[in-house]
Amino acid sequence: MSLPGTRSPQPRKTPRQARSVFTVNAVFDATIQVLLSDGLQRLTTTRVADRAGVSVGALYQYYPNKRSLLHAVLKRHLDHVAESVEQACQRHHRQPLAVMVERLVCSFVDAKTARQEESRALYLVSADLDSADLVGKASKRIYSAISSMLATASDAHFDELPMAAFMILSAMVGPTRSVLEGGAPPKMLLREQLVTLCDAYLNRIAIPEAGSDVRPAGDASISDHE
Amino acid sequence: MSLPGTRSPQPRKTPRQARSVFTVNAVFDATIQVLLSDGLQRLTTTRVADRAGVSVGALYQYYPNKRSLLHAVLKRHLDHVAESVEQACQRHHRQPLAVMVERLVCSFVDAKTARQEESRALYLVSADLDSADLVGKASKRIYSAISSMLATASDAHFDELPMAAFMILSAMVGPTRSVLEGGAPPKMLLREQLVTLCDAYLNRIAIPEAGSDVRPAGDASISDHE
Amino acid sequence: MSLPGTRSPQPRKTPRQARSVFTVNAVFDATIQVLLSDGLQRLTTTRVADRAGVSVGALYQYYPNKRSLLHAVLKRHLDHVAESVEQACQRHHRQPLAVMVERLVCSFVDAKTARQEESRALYLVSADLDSADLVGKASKRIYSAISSMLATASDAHFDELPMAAFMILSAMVGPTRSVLEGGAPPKMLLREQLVTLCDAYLNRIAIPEAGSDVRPAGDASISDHE
Amino acid sequence: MSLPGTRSPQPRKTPRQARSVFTVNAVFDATIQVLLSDGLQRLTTTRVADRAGVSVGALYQYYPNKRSLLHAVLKRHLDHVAESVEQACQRHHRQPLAVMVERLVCSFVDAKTARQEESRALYLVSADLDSADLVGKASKRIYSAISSMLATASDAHFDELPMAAFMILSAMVGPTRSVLEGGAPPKMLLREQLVTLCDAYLNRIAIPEAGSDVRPAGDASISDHE
DNA sequence: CATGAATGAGGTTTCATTCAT
DNA sequence: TATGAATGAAACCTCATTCAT
Repeated sequence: MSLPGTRSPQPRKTPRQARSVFTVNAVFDATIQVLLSDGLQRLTTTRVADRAGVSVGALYQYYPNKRSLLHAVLKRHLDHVAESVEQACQRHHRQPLAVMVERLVCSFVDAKTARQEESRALYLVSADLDSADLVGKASKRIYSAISSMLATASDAHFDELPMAAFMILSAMVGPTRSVLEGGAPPKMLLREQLVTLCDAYLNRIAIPEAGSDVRPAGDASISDHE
Repeated sequence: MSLPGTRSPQPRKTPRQARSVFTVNAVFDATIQVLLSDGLQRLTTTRVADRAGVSVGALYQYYPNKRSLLHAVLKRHLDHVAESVEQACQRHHRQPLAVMVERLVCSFVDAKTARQEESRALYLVSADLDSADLVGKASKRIYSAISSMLATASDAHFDELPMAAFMILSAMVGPTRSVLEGGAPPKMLLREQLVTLCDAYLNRIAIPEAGSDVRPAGDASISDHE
Repeated sequence: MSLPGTRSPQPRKTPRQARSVFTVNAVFDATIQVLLSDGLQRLTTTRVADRAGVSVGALYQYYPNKRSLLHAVLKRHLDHVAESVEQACQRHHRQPLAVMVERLVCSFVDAKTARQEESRALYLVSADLDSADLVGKASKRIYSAISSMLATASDAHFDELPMAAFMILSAMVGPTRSVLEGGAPPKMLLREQLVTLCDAYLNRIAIPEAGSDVRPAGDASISDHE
Repeated sequence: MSLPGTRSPQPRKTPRQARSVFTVNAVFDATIQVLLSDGLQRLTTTRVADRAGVSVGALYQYYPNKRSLLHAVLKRHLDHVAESVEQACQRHHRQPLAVMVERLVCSFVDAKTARQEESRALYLVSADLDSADLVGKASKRIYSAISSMLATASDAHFDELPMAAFMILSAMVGPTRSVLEGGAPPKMLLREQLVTLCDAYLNRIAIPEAGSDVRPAGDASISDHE
């Protein structure tokens, strides 16, 4: 999972006492805050510990080194997002394409924006070479879920499922990131636009199912499923 | 352009002599290589100088500090991409939408993949908070160019141009990055897929121009313009 | 040579400039001084650098880590001693036993007492598990030299050469160390006593050579060869 | 006994209860084990406590600090050895030299090899400057005992008793340590060789007692007294 | 009393930057 | 100008010791 010869990025121990839980959480939150205010390059274990109100030593009780701390924070975030999307996908097997798209987009965007700051902070971490496999695994997990869902669409099927899933996911990632990082134009409605984007794309590449009626997703208003 | 209180990230002098040019180029290339092999966290000025075959002192002749080096390398890359896209956009004002999309995608993807390694390396740098405004500016430049172009489409017009441009750009960025970072499924054709994605999206949101014929872009084969 | 997985204990680079030579020597000497005044446990790289009048950074230019510094200091000492003894042994092949013993003892004791402080300091280092192989190698080197010499004695030969050599060496080591560490009774003459000890032992285990006259070494006064 | 300004290296309390005894012993053994497996530099109180199966807190109930723990472990070992040798010496006053030597060597070697691992482990501790006086005292104790014994030899007497005692002791120490640390040649019989060494030396420096018969100790086979 | 989480001084090491040569 | 040794602030991490539970 990590480069050979480097120390384990796994957390050192699981907290048993109440005090421990406090420490672990405080460190987690402080990591996000320091990332946002100082950036990855200026994130130091001391600064994180200070911000968390604990000693460096306490931090090192739970994370054997800096990498493992960042690893853990990133992993939790990616797992959360991946899980949200997976569940949404599983819940909408055998639905029409339009429904699938709309639910997928919402689950993804909601997971990202619910913890907006966390998301922003972790873009900084995920860029690092060391995080590549963590990000890679989460991506794979998500686009497997999308693939499985699309395979059961009631009104369409696809020649190149993995590619379609990959495109949908990575096409959602781009605009979402831009919005979170503050580069979007005013009064832009991310969810709406992503639904349009994905739906348009999938309809273009879908092979319509015999006897079913594939029409523009615009008709399926987002509010129908909110 | 940079944070107040920090020294200028501008190169210290512009090379006029042959040796200088050599040094600057060697340093540029070395920076990319070190980023790819060691990551941003392990990039040190000494390592870059070593890889470039020059002394640290020489490196500091051209860049007053590490930030300015990374800044310069990133800027060159972003400028190159922005310029490519801008030119493509300018060259295709007043064309049909399908042509615009296809040319836009190619210019962007070509710029990114022509220097594939450079692109990959600089994803590491661009994540840094320090680079936010550089990236922001390049993005703005690009989506202004896209906006201007789309405004002149011979066969469509748009209600929300800035948003459309933003979506097109960020939707291209996501899959391109994933492909460059190696997470794409095999036999995936990036250009083709991006054209499909953008064209489908734009056609969905476009208001057809009276008397013009908006049809799927698939008809305008990519090879027509290669 | 060292435990697997640990970083090389080899010096990082060989000094080329005059300044470098100064630094390296200063660090060497400072290491001995700090060992003597503070002990191994309180020897820190910072303290060594301070005592040497250079910066920590300079120290780390020549030794990649603390271990390699101690390793180098110990190695130089052991090599010096081993070489002295080896040369003495080689120079006295084919001599009578009494001469051999006397020359061997002198070479060993002289090497140790010429750099008395260094010797004392390095007893602290050589105890460490990490130094075991360094010490082991030097010992082997020395008792090979002793073996070879004893094998050519003009007036005796031995059944168990390796054992004899081992006993002679380790029997010299004990009293020498005690004397250097200050535990010896006053007016003790180390050289004289060691000669007596070794000569008595060897004569006891030697098989007298036909036609030669093995008599107590006491007759061969030390001053004859001084 | 200890350096001024440092806290007492004496154990904090003497264990009276069964649990206490268990803890203290477990800690003692664990200390030896950690020394052997990790070395002195990597011996930490936590590691010792873990190995002993007790909490750090419990360890600090019995030893106010790390030094006092090492001090206690070393002291116990040295006391044990010193006592063995003292008793052997006292038991053999007024015997012939050969008997004295043989009994002395056996008592020393047996004490050292009975707890071979402990001996090896404590060579690491005894090197430390902090332990110098502990080692010094034990040595003095032993060579006083040897002196006293030698003074009563039935068949010899000595001009420089303290020196003779010092030489005998330190000459035993060298080979014994080498053997324990694994540098001895195969099939070497330590006891036998040390008897030969010491006996040869003492006979060389002894002034024969009028009317007594000083002959080589080799005649007094070791097995006579085993 | 025992536990083990927390503390934080202090150790090791790195690396951006300077400056004598 | 180019070099690369030197600098030293600052990063990472450890571990002896304490103390709330």
